[in-house]
Amino acid sequence: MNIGQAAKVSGINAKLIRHYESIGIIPRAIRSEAGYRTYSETDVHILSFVKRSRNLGFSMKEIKKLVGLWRNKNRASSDVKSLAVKHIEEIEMKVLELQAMVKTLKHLAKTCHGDHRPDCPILENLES
Amino acid sequence: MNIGQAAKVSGINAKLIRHYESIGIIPRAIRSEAGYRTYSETDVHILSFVKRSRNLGFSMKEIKKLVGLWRNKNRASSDVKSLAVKHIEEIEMKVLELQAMVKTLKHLAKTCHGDHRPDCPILENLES
DNA sequence: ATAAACCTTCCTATTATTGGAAGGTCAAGA
DNA sequence: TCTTGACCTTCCAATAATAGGAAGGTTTAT
Repeated sequence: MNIGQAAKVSGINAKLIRHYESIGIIPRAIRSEAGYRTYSETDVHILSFVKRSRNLGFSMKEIKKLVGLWRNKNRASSDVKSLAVKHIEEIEMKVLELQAMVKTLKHLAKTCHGDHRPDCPILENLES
Repeated sequence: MNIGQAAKVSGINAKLIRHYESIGIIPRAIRSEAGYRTYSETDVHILSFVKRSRNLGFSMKEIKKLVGLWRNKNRASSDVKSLAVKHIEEIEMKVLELQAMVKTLKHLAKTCHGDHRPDCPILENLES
């Protein structure tokens, strides 16, 4: 199957698939006589794996590791688990930060009239 | 005051201050005879404003608007408020997404032995 | 005078993705 | 067969926000 087809099936667009190949996230595709990339079921499988990992917020660097582990039948499940646990911690940290932002902003917005008057507690707070 | 001093006071490093100037986030600094950027109290005030806005997660595009509104004494507070409210909604959306990721990942990690065995539910799930 | 600290501009890198330009290939219809 | 449209190729540039270095000029203090 050509790259366009693989893109449709995996949900990663053709441009990005080429890019992933170029930075070594996925193995180099074999080429047809005309130089077109050709994808097998397995290849598409890997692409879907990448897509799903991205949806779970793994960085491309992490995904590169995950794909490596996935393709290596002898890896230890602890390697994968520690990667996942570290990732969970990072996300939870980010959530806390964002929640703090929301709290502050909501407070500011509540105290702002939001009318035609030029005075605005939001700006005044940002100022200080 | 020179850029290094302004950087210390505002908490934005010199490199970044120059960059902010170059992309129009802050007004162009006046120069000394030797070409050094010179900052007044007001200038540092603006820099601190930018810093604080960044900490609250506003994008540089939004901050550009905020700085504009802040420097305009006749702006309506509703303009600021709607910007803030939109921003709050965006952050809350992101929080929900991240929480969903954490939920899925925690479930996967819980079902993974995390030992030397090669089988790993995390990878198996990513696969499908 | 000289060294340390500071300033200048310009270029590069990062992360993940998208876009375009210029050109080659394939499949189907006239 | 010729042409058209859809698809493919590579390379180059852009996005957002920040960081880092190189090469060189300036200020300050010893």
